[in-house]
Amino acid sequence: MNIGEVAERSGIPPKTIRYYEDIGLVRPQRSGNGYRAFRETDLHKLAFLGRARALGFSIEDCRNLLSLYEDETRESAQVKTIAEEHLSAIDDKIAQLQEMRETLSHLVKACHGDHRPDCPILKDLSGDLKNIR
Amino acid sequence: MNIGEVAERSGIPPKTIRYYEDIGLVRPQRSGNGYRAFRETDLHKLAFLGRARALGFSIEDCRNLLSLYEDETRESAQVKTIAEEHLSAIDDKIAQLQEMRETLSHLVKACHGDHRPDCPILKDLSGDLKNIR
DNA sequence: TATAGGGCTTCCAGTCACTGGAAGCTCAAG
DNA sequence: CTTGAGCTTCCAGTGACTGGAAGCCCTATA
Repeated sequence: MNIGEVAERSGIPPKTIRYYEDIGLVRPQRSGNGYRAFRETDLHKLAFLGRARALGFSIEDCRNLLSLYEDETRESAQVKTIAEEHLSAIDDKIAQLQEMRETLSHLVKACHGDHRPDCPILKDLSGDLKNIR
Repeated sequence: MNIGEVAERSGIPPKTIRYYEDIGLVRPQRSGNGYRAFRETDLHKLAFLGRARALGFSIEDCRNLLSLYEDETRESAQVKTIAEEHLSAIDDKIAQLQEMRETLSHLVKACHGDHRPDCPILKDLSGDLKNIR
C-alpha cells in the first residue's frame, strides 16, 4: 500500500503518517522506487494511533500503549495506569475550563452588547472588583 | 519599575513580559542602562493581560481586548462578540473532553488492572468492536 | 513519444505561547 | 574589588502537526 491509500483507510493524513514515521511510531518498508510500502500491520497500528489520539492520549502515551499492545507479557495494570492518569488529566482540564466558562458567562450576560462603551467584561479584566458577583 | 518588580506585582514571569514586548503587547520605556522601565500603566496592562489569559483568551484576542479597552469610542458589542466567541469555543472544548472522558472512564472501569495481559482498553484501541457498550 | 497530471519524496518553516539556557552587562552591598 | 543578583539579547526547544517548495515517479492520453 502507498501512503495515500493508508491515509484514506486509517483516516490519518499523509503528512501525519510521515511525521509518525519520523518519530518512530511506524516503520513502513520501502519499495524500489523509494515510496513507503505499508503492510496491513502498519495500517492497523496507524488506526490504533488514530483512536488513541482521538481519546486525547499524548504521543508518548501512544508510544507506550502501542508497545504494551505488542507485548504479550504485559500486565493490564500498566495499561490501566496510563489510562487513569490521562483520565485524571482530562478531569483537571474540564474543571479548569468550566471555571473559565463560569466567570466568562457571567460577564457576557452582564454586558449590554450595544453601541455604548460601558462594558463589565473590560471592567473585570482591568481589575475593577466592584463588579458582577 | 524594573521587570522583576513588575513580574512580581502582575504575576507574569519576566520571560513572558519580554515576550509580550516582543509581540507588541506592551511597550515599556528604557532607562539609561538599557533596562526596561515600566510605568504604572504598563503594570496595569500586564495585569489585564494576565486576567484575560487566565480566562483562556488567545493572545490575539488579548490584543483586541486591550485596544478596545483603550478605545474610548468602543462599543460594548465588540467586546461581547469576542467574549461570546471565546465562550462558545470553550463550550466546544468541554464537550469534546467530556466525550473523551465518557469513553475513557468506561474503558478504565472495564479493565481489571492486574497482572494478566487481557485488556479491554487495548482491545478497544485496536479496533475490536465487540467490547464495552 | 511527448506531455500532463497526480502521487510520491525530502526538507524547511510556521503554528501557539511561552520557557530554558548561554553569554555578557549593570548595580548594590560588603 | 569582588560577589551575586538582576538585567540584557539571542537561540533553541516544546507538542503535534501542517503548509509549501522543489523535484522524482507513474500512468494515460494525444
